[in-house]
Amino acid sequence: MKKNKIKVRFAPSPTGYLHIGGLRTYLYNWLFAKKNKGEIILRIEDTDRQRYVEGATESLIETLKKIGLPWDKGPFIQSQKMGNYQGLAQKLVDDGHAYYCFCSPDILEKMKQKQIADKLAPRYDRRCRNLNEEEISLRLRSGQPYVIRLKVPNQGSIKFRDLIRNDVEFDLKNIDDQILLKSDGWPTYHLANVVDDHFMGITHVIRGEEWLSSTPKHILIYRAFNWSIPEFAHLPLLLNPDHSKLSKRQGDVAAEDYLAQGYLSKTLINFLALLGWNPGNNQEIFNLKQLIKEFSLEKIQKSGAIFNREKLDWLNGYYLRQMPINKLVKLCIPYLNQLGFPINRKKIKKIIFLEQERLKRLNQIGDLANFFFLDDLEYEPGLLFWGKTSSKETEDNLIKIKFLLKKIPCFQFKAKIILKKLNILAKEKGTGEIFWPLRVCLSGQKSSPPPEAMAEIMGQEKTLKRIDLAINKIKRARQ
RNA sequence: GGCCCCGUCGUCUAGUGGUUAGGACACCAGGUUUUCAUCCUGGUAACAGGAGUUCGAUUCUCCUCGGGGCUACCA
Repeated sequence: MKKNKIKVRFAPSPTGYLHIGGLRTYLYNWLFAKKNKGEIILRIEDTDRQRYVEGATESLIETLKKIGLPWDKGPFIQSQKMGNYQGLAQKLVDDGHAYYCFCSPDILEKMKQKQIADKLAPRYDRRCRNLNEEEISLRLRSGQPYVIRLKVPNQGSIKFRDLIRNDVEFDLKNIDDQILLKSDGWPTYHLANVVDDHFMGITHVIRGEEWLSSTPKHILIYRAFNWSIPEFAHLPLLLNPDHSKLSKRQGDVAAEDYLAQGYLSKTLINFLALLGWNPGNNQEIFNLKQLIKEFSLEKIQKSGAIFNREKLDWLNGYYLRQMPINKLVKLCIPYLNQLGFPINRKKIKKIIFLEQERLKRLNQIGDLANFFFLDDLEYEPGLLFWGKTSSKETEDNLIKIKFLLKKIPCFQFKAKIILKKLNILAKEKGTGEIFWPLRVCLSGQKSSPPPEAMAEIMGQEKTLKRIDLAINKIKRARQ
């Protein structure tokens, strides 16, 4: 028996950005396709014309491209008349699987409110299901707006096998007569999705768990058309720290925001892959090739996963530390540019080399390294005192340091030599007493790269100037 | 409310009818270091609860509880 080629799709609707959970769904689809030498299709589901957002489709595609997992076909855009949704809906009516419904949104809303008040499950009462031919054609001719609804059987159940959850069963008596075609002539998700999946030959529908309860409706539609039913795999949801569905209100959900903050796409891929899936061993760091090799739907988790920012930061920091310095410099420069700092490539490279081990996100580079570029530093004079060292002693030490550094010939003002000189002084005065105040007066921060390294990059003149500044600060504070 | 899904450290998770219940992030401590960071070592920390099956359940079954999703002419 020849096995059909596996085909999956990612079918987001354009809301204005690529949801990070959507990105994970895409990743899992992508990995599954690659693992099985199949094909992944990108399809944009934009049948909701009321919510249409200008440019959303483009930005979605743009972000997906930046992530760097290329799809094989598409993007196909539903609004660009892909399927003959109206014709197919009509066919369903003709075959007795669907029917015209003339109930206005107003009537529907009242129905719902009454049901809720009566503590009943809100559901369409199917009053249009048994309209006779005559009445239907009369209403149609008079131009009354209508929708087409799926005729859900009154009894029985739908049972299907989910690749992640195994057998799932729904009683048909709990399923509403789903609208397939809206009164504006556009299909709902349910119709468009099934139709497109069928005509594209999708073999595996891998999507978020929020679709699990509409799957019976979809199966009913496949059956009504007498189409073969694809495999389903419903992914666990991504959650906020408070366990609710990951939402915009609680932090970033837009993939492009993560990219803009300086998370690498390899970080995002690695991190998202492990959020709901794992290879069954202790490996945490994965490149794409390894992910493709290891991935399987069976190892996907059933329960939702909280999106853990700390671990994401750690992973990104890890990748940043692994990165060749020239590449890191290239990535950091736009962030430095943004702050208006002058770009001297050679100097920048030295700075970034020093800060590499501290960097967790590219957009932190400004905060970490701004003292190299600023003219004046703001800090409390008290920060200059090491341990219990007094103000006077600190001042004396700084004067000694200055004297020492001043004597170094300009061309020898290198970290190695500076360190050697400082160590002589440190032996006499104590390491903390020497290195600490120098660090503070150069960086203005309590944590920073080693002072001698900073001094080399800043140059002798600026270094001496900053020491002077610190001495003055101490004096002023004492008065 | 109804239907469906889920339930191992704070978080992401591994795991088995008998384990000292493992790893990672975070946290704490120690080491390296002039600070921070990196790196190394160690530590705190979990099987939601109750029945049943069993010689033995974290593991299998049921119930309870808890969390989540769906319940739109949104996807």
